[in-house]
Amino acid sequence: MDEKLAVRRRILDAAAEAFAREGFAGARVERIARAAGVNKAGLYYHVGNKGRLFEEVMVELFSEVADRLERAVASTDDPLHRLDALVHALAEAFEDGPARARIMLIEVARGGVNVSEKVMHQVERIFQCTAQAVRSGVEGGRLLPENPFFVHMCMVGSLSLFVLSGPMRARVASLGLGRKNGIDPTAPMGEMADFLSALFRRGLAVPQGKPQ
Amino acid sequence: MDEKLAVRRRILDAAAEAFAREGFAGARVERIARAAGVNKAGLYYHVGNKGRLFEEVMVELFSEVADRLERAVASTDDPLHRLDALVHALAEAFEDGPARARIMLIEVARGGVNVSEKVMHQVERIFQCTAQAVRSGVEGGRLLPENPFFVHMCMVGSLSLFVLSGPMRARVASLGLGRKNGIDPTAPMGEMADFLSALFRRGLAVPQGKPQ
Amino acid sequence: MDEKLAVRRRILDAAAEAFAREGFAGARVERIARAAGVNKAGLYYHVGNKGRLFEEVMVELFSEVADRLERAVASTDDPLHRLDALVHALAEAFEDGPARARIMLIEVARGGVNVSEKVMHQVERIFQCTAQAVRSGVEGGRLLPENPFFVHMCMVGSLSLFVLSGPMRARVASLGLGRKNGIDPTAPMGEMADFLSALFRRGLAVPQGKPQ
Amino acid sequence: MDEKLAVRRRILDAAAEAFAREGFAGARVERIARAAGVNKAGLYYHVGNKGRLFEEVMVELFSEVADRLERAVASTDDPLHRLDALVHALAEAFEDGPARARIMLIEVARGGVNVSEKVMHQVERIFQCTAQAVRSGVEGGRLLPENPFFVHMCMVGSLSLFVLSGPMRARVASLGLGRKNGIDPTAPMGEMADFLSALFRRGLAVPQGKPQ
DNA sequence: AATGAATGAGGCTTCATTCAT
DNA sequence: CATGAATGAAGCCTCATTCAT
Repeated sequence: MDEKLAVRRRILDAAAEAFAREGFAGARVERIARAAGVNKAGLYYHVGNKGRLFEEVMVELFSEVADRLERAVASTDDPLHRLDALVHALAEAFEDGPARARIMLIEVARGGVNVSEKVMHQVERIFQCTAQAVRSGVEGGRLLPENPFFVHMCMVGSLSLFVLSGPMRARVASLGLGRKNGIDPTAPMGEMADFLSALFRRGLAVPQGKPQ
Repeated sequence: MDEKLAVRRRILDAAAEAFAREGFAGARVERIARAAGVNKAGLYYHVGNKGRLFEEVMVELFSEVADRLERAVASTDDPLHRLDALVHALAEAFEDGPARARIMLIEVARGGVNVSEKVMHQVERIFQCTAQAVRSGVEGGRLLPENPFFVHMCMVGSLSLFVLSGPMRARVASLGLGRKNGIDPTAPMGEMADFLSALFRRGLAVPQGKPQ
Repeated sequence: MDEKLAVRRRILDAAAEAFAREGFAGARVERIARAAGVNKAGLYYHVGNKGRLFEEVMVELFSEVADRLERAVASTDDPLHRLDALVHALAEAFEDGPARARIMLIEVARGGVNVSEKVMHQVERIFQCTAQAVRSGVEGGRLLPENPFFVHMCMVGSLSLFVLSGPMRARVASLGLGRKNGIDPTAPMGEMADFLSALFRRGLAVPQGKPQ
Repeated sequence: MDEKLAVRRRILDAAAEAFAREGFAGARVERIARAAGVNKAGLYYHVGNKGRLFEEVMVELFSEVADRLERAVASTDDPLHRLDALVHALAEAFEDGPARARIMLIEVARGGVNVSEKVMHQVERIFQCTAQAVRSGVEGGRLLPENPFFVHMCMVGSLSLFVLSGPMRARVASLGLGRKNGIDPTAPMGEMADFLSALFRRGLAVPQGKPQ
């Protein structure tokens, strides 16, 4: 029965990969099954139909990200450190599984039409992390009173797009466009996170007037 | 022959809408045709196959965005004004046609596998706008020496995600989650752009030491 | 109105070519029209629908062949000369328009399902040529009493297959198989006709006992 | 698993029938499937696409004929007997499966454009049978030195056309044309083979000078 | 628990044909 | 006369899903 779980694991991983690469409609059940080392019918036995498979993947991905972000928020009390921790936690989450960013964005782009309430709650957990960091900072007079939702969009959007653009950047490089134009196709995720963190620090923090 | 162009126009618009909502694989040629008021065969007569249709849509969307951004860059010499103009131009482009952001992101998420070189050149034009604004600012000592690519990711990612999240925010609202959690599902695009512009101003500008 | 006939001519020629190469079902009205330098709708105006086009081509092809064979039969009274004349007349007909042999065979192969009575009468005229040559020879004691139908099958079948096999022989040659195996892909039609004529002379003629 | 082969068998048979009657382009996958007692999708499951189906049919047909002819050649050493055996073997092959002659001719008529190398090798095997019979006869002084290729064309062309013309002859009969004109629509294949065999014997053999 | 086989539904594309201009 | 445009019908193929073994 341990084996049973392992099979499920492999199926879900293969599905995440496929959905990320091809979207829901483009992904093929057969290919997912083969990639997981099972028969097509086996996939149905272990997980259910395509919709259910997608749902499971979504819940798992979003809740994993939510877990990581909640841990980041809990790691410190300082608002600026919190933002920094959030940014780097999200960056790591995406780096550990680029499929996460892809699927999340693809599904958001579709308007969340097929997203279950279960998934919506994970989405909310994620947002709450940013919201809490910002609110506590504002209340404590450390952060400018910006809309936490905008901060969230900025953080998630920037990092997601960075991950997503990986293959395209590689293509830019192979076309020889990058060098000429200053695009560095090999820029590591960590630097992007550092940039974003610095941007938040300089752009959201209340300027420290030196006590006269 | 004016009518001919109009038909093409309607087809391309319907296609953009469909691809944005469902992705390439999920979009249905039949539905696109009907939405454009043509027969399925008529669509093939006017545009060609699904791939070509997608390609046309992509080129158009990306080049329209590139045009707007280039105009924004050309509108001023001041680096900070330029960034502000860029952010708002992009926001307007997305507001005028939300499908733009969706399709762009979906395709980037797929790794740009199906993107032609023609489209890649538009992508590059878009990036060059940000790059030029940042570089000129850095060279003139007005902006901190940050990687223009990161700035670009931040700008495009933030605004794209904001647009994309529209329907999902509406859903959050209808589930009654928004109120409780501080998400404002009705936040207008303009405010998001203002936030981003301010973030860049505070976070990228070289602090002005008062001349002694 | 002379031009009108010329257009019809070009259409019928293009159609013959197309039907020969691709069969009735495989031929494309559009391609035929373009090859004839007309619009698709123009083809309909000049000839009618695909079935009618095919019919016209068939009647023309078969009646041309019938004309040639009847002239050959009329050219001499000697049975053996007649067979020789028939064989060479048919060979020339096929050489002048290889499409003839192809279409004839393809249609015969289809069982003549779509062949009109008009065409059937041409088929009969053709057969009558061989039949008359054989019958007169048999009656005059110059030919062995073989079934004229078999002679006809032999003549038409041999020459048709020879013409048809042209492209395939070329392919055999390009695969380097011919040389090795004694197939001469460049054998001219005339030699095939000579062979057949000789075969008939030796195989059908009543042996001439030398007058004592 | 025996059933699996049986299904394949039925599909290939139905396909041979259809391709023979309507050519490659004219044959309908749906009809083939139904004739074989399978679903359209089932056909794809068992064989693959239309092209592959055609290829399989071709290889099978040609190789079966090649097998029969090789057996005929091996059955005797006498050149004239060999030719006789070849003619009758081919006649039987065509009689057992009239589709064979039809498909072979239709494909040859198309110029063998779609014929794979695999099929070409079967074609060559077939030709080699005639070639060997003729060559051995010529070398042994029993046959006149005629081009084996011409003999081959004559044998295959005659018998093929005879088979093909079956339905058309039936039509001639039903139109009442046959009686009047001496066409015997009911002539059996065997007689045609006998005729051809006799023609070869009289027309190709070296005349036996009486031993002095 | 696993799998080969089967299939209804539907997707993309092409084609012959017509019609208005 | 000529032609660009339109379209219903049909063809090929794929896919998610189920079932018997």
